[in-house]
Amino acid sequence: MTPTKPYAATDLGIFKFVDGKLMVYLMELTIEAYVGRLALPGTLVLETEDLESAVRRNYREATNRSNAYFEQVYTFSAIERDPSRRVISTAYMAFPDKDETFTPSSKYSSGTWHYVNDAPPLAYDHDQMLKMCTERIAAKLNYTTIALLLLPPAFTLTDLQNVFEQGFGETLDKRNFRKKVLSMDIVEPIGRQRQGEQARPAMLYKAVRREMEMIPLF
Amino acid sequence: MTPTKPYAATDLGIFKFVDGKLMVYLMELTIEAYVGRLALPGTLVLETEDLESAVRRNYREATNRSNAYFEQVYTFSAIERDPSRRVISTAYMAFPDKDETFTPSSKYSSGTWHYVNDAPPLAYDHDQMLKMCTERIAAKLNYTTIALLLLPPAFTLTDLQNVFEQGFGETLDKRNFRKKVLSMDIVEPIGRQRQGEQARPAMLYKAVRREMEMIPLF
DNA sequence: TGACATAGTGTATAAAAAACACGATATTGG
DNA sequence: CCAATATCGTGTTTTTTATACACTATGTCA
Repeated sequence: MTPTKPYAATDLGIFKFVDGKLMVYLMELTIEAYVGRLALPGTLVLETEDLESAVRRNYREATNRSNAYFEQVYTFSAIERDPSRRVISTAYMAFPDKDETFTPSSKYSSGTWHYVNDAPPLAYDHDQMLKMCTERIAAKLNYTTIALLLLPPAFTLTDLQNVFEQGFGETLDKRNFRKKVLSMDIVEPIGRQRQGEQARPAMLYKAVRREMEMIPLF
Repeated sequence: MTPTKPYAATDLGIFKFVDGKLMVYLMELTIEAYVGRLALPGTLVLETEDLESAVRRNYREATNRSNAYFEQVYTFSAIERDPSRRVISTAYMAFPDKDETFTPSSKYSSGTWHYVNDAPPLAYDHDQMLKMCTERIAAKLNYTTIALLLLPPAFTLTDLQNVFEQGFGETLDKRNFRKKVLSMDIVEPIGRQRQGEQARPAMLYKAVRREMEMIPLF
């Protein structure tokens, strides 16, 4: 009947959408029990930090970048989730605000982007965390502008349609999709076309407001 | 730069819908710093428990009941949220599965139902927690059957309409509302009428499945 | 038994979603 | 350089869904 004083931790799913598929940034672990295994970047919470501060620090350490959209997802507390000690970890997800290469700090041996659908099994309970994040993303496609955060600052309407088709697991009609999106004032053309494709280049768009808005889309 | 080992805690918003308004079950605190103040029932997490176990134990201790629908809402981690020590607390919400009177155990001096809209300021950061819960409830009205969990096992269609009208802050057309709800197979009449009203008694209904389903309602 | 309060019911109109196909414009390779 | 190829970009019709709207029924209470 004694209260526990667990370590408090956070783990972070960093996501982007590339080539019609969702990607997540994973770290290779160096600690003994899990050497070589992949995991979400995570860190213990310091005495001087609240969770969100720890998440932002973790993001900086893992990516050498500082700006992103962050959202708390779920707190995982299974007693044996870390075999070596009691840790309660709150999972967050992050969507980078620019499309830049990440250069993780020395704390991490390496970070690499993986397609969510063919990532190997992760360490700890991070498979559960990853699943929770992707379900949250899929749910939010329906009533927020989260899709715009998954894409780089300049994207085509086909890119955007791919996010929804992938998230919903079904194809959408191109004309109906564009009609709806363009009528909502959430994107605007930036007057340039995507270069280097193997066919007619598409017009590039940007998000009118690069934040998460509550707007029913589907 | 030292990791913190905070106490882990949970706080629980227990909700029901009565007389067209949302109610929450609040405890009167006896500890020195907050004597006489109201708060959500909460408890520290024990060494042998995960969060959900602690929440369920907390529910039993606060209400002397054991069954409810539980859902994790958000984890609160501000450094000074408990002035006496570092505590990170995960807020859950609960919807009792029956309409029974609560009889809190001796751990709590007393628990009482309050209309959310005229509850006094709560202890700790529980006002924030309460707000987060009510926002979550309002959001979930749109795409889940959460409304059915807020009502007792037998309810009238007018009761159900009141939940939505209150949650959305707007009135709905009675005929359109009933048309929609009845076409969705989420409620069925139980063949009895509500007694003791001051006008024509309404037919009582029950939820077809008393769980949270993902069905777009509005 | 009449006044009152809430229950319960259908149709017509408006809005939104879905179905549907082809010409335009770039790249690439022979 | 021109033909083949790949993706881009665009409107209208039909179907479905949502909205607007008012009166009769049935109980309670004085």
